[in-house]
Amino acid sequence: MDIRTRLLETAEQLFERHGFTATGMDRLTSAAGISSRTLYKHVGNKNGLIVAVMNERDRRFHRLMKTDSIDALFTTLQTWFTQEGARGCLSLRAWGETGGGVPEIAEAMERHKQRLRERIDAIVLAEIGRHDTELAEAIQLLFEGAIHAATYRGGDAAQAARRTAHRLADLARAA
Amino acid sequence: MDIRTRLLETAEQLFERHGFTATGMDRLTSAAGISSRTLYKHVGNKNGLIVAVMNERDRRFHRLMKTDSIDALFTTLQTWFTQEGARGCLSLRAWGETGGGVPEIAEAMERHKQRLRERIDAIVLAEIGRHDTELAEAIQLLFEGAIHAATYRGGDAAQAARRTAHRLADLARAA
DNA sequence: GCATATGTAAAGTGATCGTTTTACCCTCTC
DNA sequence: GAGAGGGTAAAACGATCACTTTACATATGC
Repeated sequence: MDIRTRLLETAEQLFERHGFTATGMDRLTSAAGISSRTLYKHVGNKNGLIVAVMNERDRRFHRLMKTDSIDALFTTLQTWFTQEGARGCLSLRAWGETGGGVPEIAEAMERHKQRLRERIDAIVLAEIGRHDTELAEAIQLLFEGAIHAATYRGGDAAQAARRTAHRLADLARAA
Repeated sequence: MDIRTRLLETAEQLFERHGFTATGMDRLTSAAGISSRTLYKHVGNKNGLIVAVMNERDRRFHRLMKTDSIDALFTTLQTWFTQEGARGCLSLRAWGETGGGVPEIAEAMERHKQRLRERIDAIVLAEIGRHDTELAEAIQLLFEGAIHAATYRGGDAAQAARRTAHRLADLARAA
């Protein structure tokens, strides 16, 4: 496996499981089997690593969420929980742990959320045949809610969100 | 002001703004104007402080959210955002930053979420005259979603959640 | 009027933080 | 076959971490 890939995958796992600040670079390099010199050659510093992990995860996330139905969106989310666990949105966690004061991290988080919003807009268009800002907003709230409720209620939160989103879509179709 | 109150209030602010791990005990004691010896006499260790802050915030939060209507619930949430800022649920952040591995913190988080759920159940009962698990689940998802979406969309997320919750309640009333 | 409780200031504990440095080892390529 | 590129190991950097210790001040209550 490519050394950069191994680095980013290991970092993502450790950040996800133990948090960003609590994950030391020493623990990370030894877990990835990489010297610290190489790590810094690749990502510059810890914030650079965090941003690289966020971007890579964003790519993987949106590759999965590239669906065109509400059903598939939330079912895929539940699959994500099963495979990757549910510990809240990693980009929001990165933003929170750095106090919102690191511009590149804040931008990566906003990019991630913006992309999610565009995906939901497209799904709404495909489902009810027109744009509906209010419905899209509601679905994003349910999606965000499911991501965070899954940490204490388990992955089934995605199914509850799915049912509610369907109900709202039916309502919008009837209007 | 009571020394313990001053300690917990200062800690809550620093934890909220900079994160738990990133907030050092030295910075905290000097911000609160308290010696570190006194701090440890009061809360034992850092995890004890985190739990104490979580419990105090939980009390304050639920004192505010003791409403009996969907409208008041989400309006109060927006007021909370305006007054305290929106950086995600502090109890989930504490759980995440400690990797879910500190029992007292995990329990404080679950207690907080359980209390919120009971409040929502009561509101549903007051609004539509009967228990409705599905509606309560949906409202909790919207509430959780609003808390986290507010970090990047602003406090208005609470209003969008309020409108959606109303729509779902109307639907439940009609059924 | 003395003990007890509760606080402060400040130094010290060893560990760990993010990051850099030094010195060396392969494996390509021209 | 020399030089460049990309990697390793390991030590060192000063700062900061959570936490403890020592020594002293100021009240309150019996």
